[in-house]
Amino acid sequence: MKLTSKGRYAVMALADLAKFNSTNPVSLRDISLRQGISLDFLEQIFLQLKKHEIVISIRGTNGGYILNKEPVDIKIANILNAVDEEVKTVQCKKESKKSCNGKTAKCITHNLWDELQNHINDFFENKNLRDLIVNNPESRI
Amino acid sequence: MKLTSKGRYAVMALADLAKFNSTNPVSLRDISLRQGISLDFLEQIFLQLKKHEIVISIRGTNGGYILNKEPVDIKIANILNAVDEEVKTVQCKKESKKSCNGKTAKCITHNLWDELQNHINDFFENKNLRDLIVNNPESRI
DNA sequence: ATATACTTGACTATTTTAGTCAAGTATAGA
DNA sequence: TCTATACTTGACTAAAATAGTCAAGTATAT
Repeated sequence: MKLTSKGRYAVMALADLAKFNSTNPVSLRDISLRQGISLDFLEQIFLQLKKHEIVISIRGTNGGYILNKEPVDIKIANILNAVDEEVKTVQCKKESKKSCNGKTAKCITHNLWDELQNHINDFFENKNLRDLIVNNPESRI
Repeated sequence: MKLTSKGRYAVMALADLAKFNSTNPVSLRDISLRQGISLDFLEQIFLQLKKHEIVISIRGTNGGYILNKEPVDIKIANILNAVDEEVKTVQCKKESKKSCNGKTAKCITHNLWDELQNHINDFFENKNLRDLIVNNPESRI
């Protein structure tokens, strides 16, 4: 799980999409203008979101993207994994699993980082797009 | 709060120090050899740890470093803040605080990232050096 | 037809990371 | 006092990651 601007933009774009989702596809151009994200960068991001079946693209005039699932079924973890595919934490890579038993300073921090990683994962596993929208009473879903 | 190798090395080095803390100062050379961290890099790290009063340096032959407090009083958050001083999260910088009310996709993710940041901070605020050591029964404190 | 919109891959400036290098200063013990 | 050991400080840098840009398409609705 990496936490980058790319991931944040993906969540932003999908939150935007969830709000304007009702009937029509939403064009990246609109999202770009509303959220202030470069169109080219959005295309890169939505390519990944489409590959991971989070959105569906609709081509042609008045085309755009729509969500492939209900907002409640799209976990934030899914989104972040889609655009920043490699799960990379700062951790000791030299130890093999079996030799790493938490008995050296190296492996003590290894365990600490793993534990943090789990906390972060849980956090994003337990949040979905709908959670983000409903915290925002003025919005229309 | 940044999570880098530098921060992890700092925690590793202090865990090592806590284990060999009993009577004598521990030289960076020893830590370097035991933990496989470059001596030059350790010096950079310990300069910061000293400035933040986490360790005390003892010069001269058989000198080295000792902890400035009991392990239980050294929070992991203190360590990470000492070596990676800038608190930097991926977040929206364009909004002023007052205009950011969680009503746009931008600010929705802003809130999400802030919430995560708090989770991570809590995690490290509630762990201290002693916690790391006591999970390691074979070690001597 | 053709404008609109999505697709794909290559490319890159900037910043960050994870150190290295050099030239010191201070102190303990012989 | 001498000098080996250890800490101090600041400048420098190769490599990787980040955050995009650019170019040249292809597909489809109207």
